[in-house]
Amino acid sequence: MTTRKRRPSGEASREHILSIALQLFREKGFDGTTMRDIAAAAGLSLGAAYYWFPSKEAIVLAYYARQQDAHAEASRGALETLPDLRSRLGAVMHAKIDMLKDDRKLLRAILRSTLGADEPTSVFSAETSDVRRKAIGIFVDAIGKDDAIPEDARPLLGQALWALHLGLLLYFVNDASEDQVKTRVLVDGSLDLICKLAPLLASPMLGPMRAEITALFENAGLFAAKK
Amino acid sequence: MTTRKRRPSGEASREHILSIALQLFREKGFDGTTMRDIAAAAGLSLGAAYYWFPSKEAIVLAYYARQQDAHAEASRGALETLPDLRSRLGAVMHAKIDMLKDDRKLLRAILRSTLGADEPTSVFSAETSDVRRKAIGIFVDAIGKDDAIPEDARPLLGQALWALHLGLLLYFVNDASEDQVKTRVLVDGSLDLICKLAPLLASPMLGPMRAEITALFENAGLFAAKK
DNA sequence: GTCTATATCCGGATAGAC
DNA sequence: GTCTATCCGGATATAGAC
Repeated sequence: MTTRKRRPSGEASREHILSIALQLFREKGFDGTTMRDIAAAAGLSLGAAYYWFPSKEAIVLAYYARQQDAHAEASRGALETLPDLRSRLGAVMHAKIDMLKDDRKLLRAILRSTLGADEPTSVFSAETSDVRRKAIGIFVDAIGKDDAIPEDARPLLGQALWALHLGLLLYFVNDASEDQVKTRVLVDGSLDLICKLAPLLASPMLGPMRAEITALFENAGLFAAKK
Repeated sequence: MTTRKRRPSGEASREHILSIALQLFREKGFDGTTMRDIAAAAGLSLGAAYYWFPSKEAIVLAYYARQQDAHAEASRGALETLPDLRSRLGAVMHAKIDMLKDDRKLLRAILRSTLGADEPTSVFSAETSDVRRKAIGIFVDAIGKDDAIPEDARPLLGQALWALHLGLLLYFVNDASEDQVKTRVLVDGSLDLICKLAPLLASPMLGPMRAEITALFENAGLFAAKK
């Protein structure tokens, strides 16, 4: 509302660079794309690219945020309408895979820096805590008010599902099968198992074991923000 | 024993470079150590270092092989003498963690390239298949002839334990607790759970689920050599 | 505040001379 | 086998145009 006019520049450049960069990443991979490539393809100088993104990694962080919002959007309908836990979880998982299916090469390249908590682009880093919190939230929402899941177990199960989803994505990006069918089978199989096991853990026979599992996770502070 | 004399050159340079490089990696991390640093500290030129190791990554591969052999050696005694499954598994896991406890910074840096199957240094790559096969073998040996584990389930359980051990190492390298106590607790807790659950899966109540799990893993070809 | 142009540093990797 | 010279690309710095 201040001096914002028809000037072509501004935040628009940032979006433009991001789009071009992601496109190049998809075509040539992360390492195969240079900042000089990105700047040239966007019709800007190298300096301008660095003006908007302090590093190549920063572009990846922006990509995370964009995908996370897209996933939340894509899941919203399913979360509101689907009546049972199993179908909600399936919808959420498959929505994510659908969304990422053309980005497997890029994701493999990014994988190089996704697991050390001190790497900014790590799924465990402080820089990605916001995205991580939102991602876990989708799974907690998917559990919803399901009767089979005890209320105090829901946050933990949400985090466990998020962890499972990371493992499935790892399989997915390396999946050489046609259209990654194997990943789809693995997703459905894992979810079936979980939805059968979850109520069992509430049964008297396995009750003590549930306490043991809970204690184990909580002692380890697993998936809790580390910083 | 052949023509190995006072000549400084030959295969000895390779071992020398490897030792120096690992020492620098431990002190300054992987990225913090340049090939020029390594060459200089080894008293050689940059070109000579590249003559023995085609890349910085290649040094990491040599490190894997060395650690794998050390772990097998450290586990041998326990595997031969300990009478029960639980203590053998504990010995193997803790031996590995003991071995790596001064390399956490290095391992975090290496983590950047450990999960994409097309990265040479990935735990799933063709280049590391030999190390991987040996590592899984240690767990299969640890299961041994335990009566509670059905014979046809042993190879699968061996692979599952290897996968668990990867997850535990991931936790370990990011573990900020004093002397990584949390990792130790997590190791013991996981193994306790597994040793309690394993026989349950053979019970009539959960029998069908065991078939489901087996089918799931085999369909996915999980942990099978991909290439 | 947005951008160009250019020069420079740094480190992984390669080529070719000896 | 070992060296020096060189390339390449990420990243920084600077000076200035609008």
